[in-house]
Amino acid sequence: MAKPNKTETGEKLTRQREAVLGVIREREDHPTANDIFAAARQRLPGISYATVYNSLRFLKAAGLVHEIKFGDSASRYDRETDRHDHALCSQCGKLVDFDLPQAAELMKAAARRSKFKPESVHLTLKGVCPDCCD
Amino acid sequence: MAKPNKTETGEKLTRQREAVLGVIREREDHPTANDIFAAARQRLPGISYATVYNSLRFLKAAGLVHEIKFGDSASRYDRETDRHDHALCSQCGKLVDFDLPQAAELMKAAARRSKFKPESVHLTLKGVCPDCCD
DNA sequence: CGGCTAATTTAGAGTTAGTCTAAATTCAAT
DNA sequence: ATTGAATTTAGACTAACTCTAAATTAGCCG
Repeated sequence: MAKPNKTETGEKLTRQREAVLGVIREREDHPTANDIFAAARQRLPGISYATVYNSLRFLKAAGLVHEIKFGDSASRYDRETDRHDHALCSQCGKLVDFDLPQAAELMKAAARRSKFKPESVHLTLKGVCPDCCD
Repeated sequence: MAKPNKTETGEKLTRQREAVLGVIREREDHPTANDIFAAARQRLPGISYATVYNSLRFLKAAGLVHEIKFGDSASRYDRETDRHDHALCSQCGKLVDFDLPQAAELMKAAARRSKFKPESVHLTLKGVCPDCCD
């Protein structure tokens, strides 16, 4: 049996979970669960749809991947797990990561206005990406 | 026949659309399409599910209601159509509107970082609402 | 090692939220 | 009244997940 790999924090990384994580880490873009399923099947032909979802949930809980949800269509997954913001192109749908350095103050300002005890802020810019602009 | 009501910009407001709009305008909270369907049925017993969705789409396009989507679960609808932000309670799920006056600069900052031509920014604070805090 | 228990995976059924279709109805304008 | 466009309806359909129950696999104990 292959040695049981572990995450840095000690969780079990099965072959299936490794395959899913591998797919996400190799991609520059933000694949959907379906994209990941297709790619994971190349590496591990028997892997099932449900397992991809289970693995995504597990990896997310372990902090190894990040899930991005917009109301429309499917969740995207991101190998970048540090806090960051997103820009979504209204023409081609491209999704780009960026970081807003003022995020911490922003969260405080939002907390003040809303009277909530803040946990996180999520900011999305909608607009037209450089490629679609010309 | 009842006189055909119109929106300020001249679109037709059928009985069904009026019922849906009425439901949203009367509520302080942010109902889902399903909630709206149930409430609209009280006013207009024959109204169908599909019509509620059609009406919501129409009213949204006419700028009379605002749709809020989080990845999880169903879209919420909001009678407040001016730009604003949301705070979502991580304990009870309550959704609160608030406005961040620095939104315009924020959009510019996000546009600079991402190189997108900006159209709108959407900000969501996740945290614990005052009711859940005590 | 051999057995035990818990965790994981699988296939496929089920669920949720919303869209689509085609027929019927309503409408506004001739 | 007639006509053509817009709207509504019921119900079938779809996408994206989630759940279930059975099978497999894995870590642990003696």
